[in-house]
Amino acid sequence: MSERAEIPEFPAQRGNDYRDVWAGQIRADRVGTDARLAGWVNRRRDHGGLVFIDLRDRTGVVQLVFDPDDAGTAFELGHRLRSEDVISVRGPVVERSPDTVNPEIPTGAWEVRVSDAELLADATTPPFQIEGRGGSEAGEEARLRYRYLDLRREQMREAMQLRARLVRAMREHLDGEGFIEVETPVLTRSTPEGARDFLVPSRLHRGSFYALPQSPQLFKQLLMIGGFERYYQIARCFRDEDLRADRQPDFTQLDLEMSFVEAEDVIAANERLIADVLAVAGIDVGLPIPRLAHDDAIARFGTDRPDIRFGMELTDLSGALRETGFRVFRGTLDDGGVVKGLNAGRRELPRSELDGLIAEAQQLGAKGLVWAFREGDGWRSPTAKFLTDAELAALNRELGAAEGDLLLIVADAAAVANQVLGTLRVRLAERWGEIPAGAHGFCWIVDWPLLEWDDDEGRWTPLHHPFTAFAGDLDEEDPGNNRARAYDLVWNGSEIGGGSIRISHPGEQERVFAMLGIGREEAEARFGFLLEALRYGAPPHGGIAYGIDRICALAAGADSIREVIAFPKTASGLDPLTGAPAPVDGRQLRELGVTVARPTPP
RNA sequence: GGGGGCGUAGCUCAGUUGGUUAGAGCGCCGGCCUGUCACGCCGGAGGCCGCGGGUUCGAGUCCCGUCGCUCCCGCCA
Repeated sequence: MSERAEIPEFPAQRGNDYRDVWAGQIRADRVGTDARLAGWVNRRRDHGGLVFIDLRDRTGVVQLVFDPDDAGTAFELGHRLRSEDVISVRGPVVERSPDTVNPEIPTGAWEVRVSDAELLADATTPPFQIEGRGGSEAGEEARLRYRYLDLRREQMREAMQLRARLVRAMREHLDGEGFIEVETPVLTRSTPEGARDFLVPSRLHRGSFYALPQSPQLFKQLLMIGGFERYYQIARCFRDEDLRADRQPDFTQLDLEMSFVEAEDVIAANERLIADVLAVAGIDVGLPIPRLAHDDAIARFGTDRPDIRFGMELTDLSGALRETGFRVFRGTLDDGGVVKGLNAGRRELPRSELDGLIAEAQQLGAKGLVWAFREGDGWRSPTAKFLTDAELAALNRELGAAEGDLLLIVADAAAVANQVLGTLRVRLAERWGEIPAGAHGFCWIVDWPLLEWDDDEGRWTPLHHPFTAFAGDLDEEDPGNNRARAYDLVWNGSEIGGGSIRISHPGEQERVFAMLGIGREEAEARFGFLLEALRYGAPPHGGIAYGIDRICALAAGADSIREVIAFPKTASGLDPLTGAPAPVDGRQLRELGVTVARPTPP
């Protein structure tokens, strides 16, 4: 990675006997000087009469030579050193003879001939190897149990340094555009709506609870009412929901908000921001970032976070099948469902893999999956016999099928058909290596519906949050007809940010609450402070919140945000290092006035 | 809550149809070695095959349960 070549400019230490130069700083200009270095034993190569030690510190690795002629009594220490021992050494930096240069590492043309060495701490053998490139890696559990050792690995060091650089770039960019960094409370009020809250019992007010913020949403709106005009925060957020590769119960947002802006202003400001920030990771965000209307994204890619690095778009086949007699399609269409298809390109797949695709589709909620290969004007498919020649020809035409192309078709409720084909589209592209290496696909998703019908709850719920401003006049007769002034930023199929213009008039906010089934009284009880604040003159405002963990993971090319979080939790929400969460003793609970129903021991 | 994958030496893994004493690489320990850099050579230690139960003459292997890690669905305004 790029860090390997980065020579630290800052001094290693001042007035200190442990070290006066970083390992990664050793270059030609140091030759002839006496260097003091400190760090960990990365690897030792003991030749009996001569010992080589690779010394590792945060900046890299440099070779130490323990030669009895130079090292004197320290030579014995060189023999005894083991992996991960902590040492401080002193000695002249010398140029290596040409035949002993190691071109693999930045410091490979030089070495330090040790004259003095001190063992600062000896290390027990680590449970997994820390040095070494490539090869096999320890399992997740071992890495997290000994995260402090895992963090010593080059990959983690570079990931965390990249993260620090990205966050610094965020601050620098926003500072330069007049944003004020403000911290909002971590102990705040529960406003259930959306994710589950983490609750913190109050000792001073028994029976009452703080909640950890799911986002600083309400506070940043209050900051706009407070006249700050442009605010940002690197904000820790908490959501008590199940984990995923890209979801942790505590995670970090770049949260920002602006006053006297329209959606266009926020989008423009954020395009500058994201381009500036990702430039430090060597990623070129082509501006302007293309925009996709929400409904088009769903129709073409089956998802509101499309990966636009490759084609394989979805096609609605309902029209071509309007008159079909095929029972499966007929029934779906009569029930108000859709038939959608995907041309996966020319592929020869054995029956077993096609069965695997069907199983995948069913796992995702589809009743089934039709597969077919175009053959002449018709299909090679078990389903072909149920369709007329005219229908087969029409489907081939709609799907742009060439001879031998694999066609996948789902007939189901629109939401199911889109999700299944949208997911298969990505999985197949990944499996077949159809995603161009090094490509980056950014897009804004705009023109969101304001509300969606939640069947389980039996009411309308916001797609973003209930403070999102609507476009035009509010349609209270047909809630699903309203559009939100919202925008999400999607990168390679991941949602990395989402925001909107907010409601800035109390009356409008109350009308939206009413549509959500939140009565005047309830609204007053839960969000009264916001409604009240809005009456004191709120500027038109809007903003966005980014998932910093996701941005860093994508920038680092990592599969999981755990790779860019120093101390993450496992998929079950545990921290194998500290053992959190853990029971607390009875005295603590009594002080808090909390009783806990413990599982009865067997 | 549901589905898939995995669990064998410190680490990463192999282990055939259920069949003798469970293997490899790396690491670790000891010895030799003055130019290596994934040093080399010689020798050695190291196993509750996640845990519990069952089937069987016999289980790392088959069955049931359970725990852990992981990916996905639900959930995540």
